[in-house]
Amino acid sequence: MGIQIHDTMAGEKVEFHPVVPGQVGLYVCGPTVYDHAHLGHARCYVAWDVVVRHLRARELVVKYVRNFTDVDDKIIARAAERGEDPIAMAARFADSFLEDMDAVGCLRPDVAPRVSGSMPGIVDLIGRLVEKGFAYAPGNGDVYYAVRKFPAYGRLARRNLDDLLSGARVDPGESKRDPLDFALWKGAKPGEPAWDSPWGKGRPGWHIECSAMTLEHLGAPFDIHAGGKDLVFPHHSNEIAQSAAAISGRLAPEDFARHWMHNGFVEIDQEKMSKSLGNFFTVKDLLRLHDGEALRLLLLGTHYRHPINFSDGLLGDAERRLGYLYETLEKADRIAEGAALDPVVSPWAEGSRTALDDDFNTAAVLGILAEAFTAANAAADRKGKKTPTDRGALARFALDARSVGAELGILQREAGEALRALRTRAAARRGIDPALVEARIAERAEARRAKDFGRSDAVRDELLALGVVLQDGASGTTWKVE
RNA sequence: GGCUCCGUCGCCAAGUGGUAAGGCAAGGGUCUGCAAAACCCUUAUUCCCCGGUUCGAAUCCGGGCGGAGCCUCCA
Repeated sequence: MGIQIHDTMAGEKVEFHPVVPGQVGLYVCGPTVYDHAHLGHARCYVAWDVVVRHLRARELVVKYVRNFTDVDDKIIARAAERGEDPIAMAARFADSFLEDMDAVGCLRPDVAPRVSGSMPGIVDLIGRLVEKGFAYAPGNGDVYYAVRKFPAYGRLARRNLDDLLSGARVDPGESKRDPLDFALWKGAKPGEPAWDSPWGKGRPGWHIECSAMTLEHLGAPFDIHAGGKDLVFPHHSNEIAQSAAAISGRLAPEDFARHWMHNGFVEIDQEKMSKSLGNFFTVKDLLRLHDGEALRLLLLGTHYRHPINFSDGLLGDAERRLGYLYETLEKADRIAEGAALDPVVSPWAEGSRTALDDDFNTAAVLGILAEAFTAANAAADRKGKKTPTDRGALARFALDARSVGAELGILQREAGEALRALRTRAAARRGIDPALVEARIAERAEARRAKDFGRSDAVRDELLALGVVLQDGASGTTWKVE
């Protein structure tokens, strides 16, 4: 059984076979950068990041393209409010976005084209569509795509033109022949960024950019086009219509992209989280209080196509869980140091990869990891001296855990360092002063030496009231924030 | 109204025809000066409801009920 992916076009899981054996072209619709990234972005791009990581782990050479939409109505509007240059503002939010995605452990794409830098391809593509009769310029500076010329229009979203007609509307000032037609090029309005074109100065419509950028960076057909569920219609549907019309004599959607994948939403109180509803968390806000890897762990706990109902408590749980994982790794590393590695790859690591083969089932992998970690702790805590075999097995565990973790984008930090970072953050969150804790621990150590357990327990209780939990171990007392 | 999707233990969540993973929480235990951590044990004869198909269904089909999304910008 090879890699199975859920293809929105097929409506089911299909076996994945790249167009060119051994190579994968992946295009992910990137953000429109008019504000900081929110949790929904993190969810989405973490999901596709796992896809990239796993395909690469399966020895496929992946070319990962993810655009920035930096020319858009919302950007122009927001920049006007702030009295900023729209492209410059977009560039700033793009940087902010990359910073956030780095923080949740996402690999950078191989190519990250921007609309503002892709104008020649966009204009050229529109020109081809006009030439072939799929697009028309009514003379007001706009260019529209004629959806009725494309027989497969709406197939991805399982919509037909008549279903769509009821909800369609035409803005005043547009000169569409059909209400469902959409703009490929918008004639410039005063004060807006504009580029030259055969139809006059203007800027691209929303959908054409992605078509142009995929064709420029991946060619056609390419393997996987991915994005949020909300893009199925109209964005991806329109992309298919444009692209296939431009490149495919038979107007076949599959001549553009072979597979379409879509991630589910983050919800707050069972409702879609979105900028327009105003119920969103920015990644930056969340990361001020919580570890980026913890957020990633939380996101990986739900299959990428399912909705995640987010709450702050869940993120706290994930952070504690991350602490457990790193504590286990630290323990295993300590015991296994210098041991001869058990040469056999753990069955559970193989099982994890198989689970990822099945439409990237990260939640199942976390279940598998949980059992492996429990077993590792049991082995590490077992009484008696560790044999070389025991230690080699723990070395194996740690290696495989990091290797599976690499496909999920977690557990790549040095364990002790990660634990210190988690503790520092948790202490800051609770307003705990580490120096004070250390001082109290020293006092308590003295009391314990004197067998003054009354005083010792008083310190424990005092710190516990602050949220500090003490752990007495063979090599002294350590502390953590509960 | 049309089109998608979802409903699994108190909470989170896999599983989509072969007899319910995992995490959190809870209870009991081992360990500990006491704890904490870790580990062990316990906790869904049952998967929203009602029919049907099948030797067999949480998984397939039909009908309800409940929730979400898209059809307008959105990851």
